[in-house]
Amino acid sequence: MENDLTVWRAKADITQAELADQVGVSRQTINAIERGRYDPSLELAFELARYFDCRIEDIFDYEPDD
Amino acid sequence: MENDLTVWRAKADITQAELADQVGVSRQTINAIERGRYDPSLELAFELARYFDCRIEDIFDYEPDD
DNA sequence: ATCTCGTGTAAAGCATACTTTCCAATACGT
DNA sequence: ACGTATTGGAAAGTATGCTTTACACGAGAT
Repeated sequence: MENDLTVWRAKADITQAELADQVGVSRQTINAIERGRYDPSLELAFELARYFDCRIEDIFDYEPDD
Repeated sequence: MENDLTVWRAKADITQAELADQVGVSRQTINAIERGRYDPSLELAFELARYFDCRIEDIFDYEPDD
C-alpha cells in the first residue's frame, strides 16, 4: 500500500507532530506511515481523510497483487 | 465504527464463507466484522470495497466522538 | 559554538486484527 | 430422523498497529 501522506501534509504546511496531534496518534505513528513501515488502521485512515477533507482513496493507494 | 457489510453481502447473495474467500480472509473474520467485534484493517477494507465495487465509505461509517 | 526544530529510528510493551480448530444452534431438504 | 448449509462464537496463538521513552542527525537562527 502506497500513500501520499507526506504530500498532503506538505500542502497543509504542518509538521508530523502537529498532524499526529490533530488525528489523535503519536508522532512516530505518522512518521511510520509516511515512511511505509506499516499501514494505518481503518479508523486512523478515516481520521486522516477527515483532516485533509478528502477520501481515503485520495491518500492511500491499494494495489492488490493477485 | 458501523458497517453495512451484511447488507452488501445480502445484495450480492453470497455467504460469509464465499466473501471471505473472495477477499482473502477467514470466514470468522467476516463474521466478526459484520457483528461489530472489530474493524477490518485498511487493506481488508480496500478489498471489500473492491469486491463490491464501491467506496470504503459506502460500507463503513466512521463517526468521530470528539 | 550552541540552541531549537523537524525528522528518522530503536526497544519494550499493550491493543487490536486475524488465524486455526472446534462446537452449538437454526433452518432446510430428503 | 438424518444430513447439509449457514451463522455465531470460544480459545489460543501469531501478526500488526500504536504508545512511550529515548537518542541521533541535519538545518537554520542566534
